[in-house]
Amino acid sequence: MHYSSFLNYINNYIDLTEKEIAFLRSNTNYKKYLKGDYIVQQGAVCKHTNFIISGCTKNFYVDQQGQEHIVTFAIENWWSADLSSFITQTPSDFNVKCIEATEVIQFTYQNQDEIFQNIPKMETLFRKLLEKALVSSQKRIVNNFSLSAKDQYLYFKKQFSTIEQRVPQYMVASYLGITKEFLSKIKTELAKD
Amino acid sequence: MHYSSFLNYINNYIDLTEKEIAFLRSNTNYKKYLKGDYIVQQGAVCKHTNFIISGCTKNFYVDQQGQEHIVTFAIENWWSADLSSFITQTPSDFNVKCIEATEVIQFTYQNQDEIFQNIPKMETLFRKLLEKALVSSQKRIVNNFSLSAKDQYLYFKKQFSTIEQRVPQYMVASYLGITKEFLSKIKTELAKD
DNA sequence: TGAATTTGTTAATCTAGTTTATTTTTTTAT
DNA sequence: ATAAAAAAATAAACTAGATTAACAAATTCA
Repeated sequence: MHYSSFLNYINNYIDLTEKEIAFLRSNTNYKKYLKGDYIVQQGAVCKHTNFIISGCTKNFYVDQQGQEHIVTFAIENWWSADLSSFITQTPSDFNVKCIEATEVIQFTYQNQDEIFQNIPKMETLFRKLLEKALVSSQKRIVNNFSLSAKDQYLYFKKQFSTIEQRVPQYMVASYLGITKEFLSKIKTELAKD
Repeated sequence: MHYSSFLNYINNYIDLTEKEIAFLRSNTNYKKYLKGDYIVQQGAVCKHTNFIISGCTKNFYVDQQGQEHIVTFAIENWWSADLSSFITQTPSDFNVKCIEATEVIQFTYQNQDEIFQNIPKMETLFRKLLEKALVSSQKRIVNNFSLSAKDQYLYFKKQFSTIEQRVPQYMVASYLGITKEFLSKIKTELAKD
């Protein structure tokens, strides 16, 4: 039952045989985290890539001044990991923490290797996911350059309205790279119109 | 002869048979651009992914105020394309322009499909390249948030000293997301130490 | 070789967003 | 229900970086 949303998701992109599904199951596992749990901690190796069945995570970085910078959020049907640490299997610069209780299907680097070797369609799927992720990451860089903080907030709201409703405002500010005070100011300004 | 650096590059990651090399050749082609030529133009579909044999390109975006924002540079042994337009085969929001005369090995979306189907190792290679590209794109977002303009410049210098020496300073400023005047100020400050 | 164009510098003024500090509101746990 | 903790709002002082404008150097090319 845990696997249904995971398999549904994959089914949107590729067709798997019963045998392939069984193989996928045997090379992944289900895990439940509580609110506040760390899935990855700065300084530790990111052991798993996680597909979120339910819940919400933030991927963030604590700088030398002790300030938290949120790089990405992830919710149901998204992937969550510290890619850099996962692909190199070296200590991570980032944390992945559960903002809500979160259920995931997860696999290790070895699992991933096995999966890609036995089900090449899965590697194609991941290649395409990575393409999309890179495009949206570049889009974010561009927005950072050419949009005012207000317009970046509006863009975020439009694109991730579900997330905005689920996470505290100061985390949205952190994601946007502005202070919570300034986001508050932007919101009161916007409310006037 | 045009192909040697391209094949060398690929050889660093995977082993190809003679047959596979022949297949790769027949599904790619060599092209030479002059300084100032556009490889991709905003509003047109990005037809090719390009491997740079020699030269230097910039991938940039012109915003509504007419200001140019450089997203990436690319030099020898790097890939250059507008990924977003290439993978969707829809009009591009970006330009790719040659800063120097530039020689490339290029392939179309169809070519890529054929290559991945016939040489799965190539898809693995690209999956790994995309992983790395995504990591450095995320790193750039983090730097943007947590580093001052001065420190971002120093990071760029350290990471891409070859590029810094080859492109005009105002393009470095555009890449960093600051004005050329401010970069000039940063440089005179740094020169004092 | 020298005029035109491109690139880089300097300095004054301005502004988007930060910092710091205080207060109010909302959420959580008992 | 209520005390404690977390989140959000407000506002004044401040700063990193933008804008504007004028000038200086360096390239390009006839």
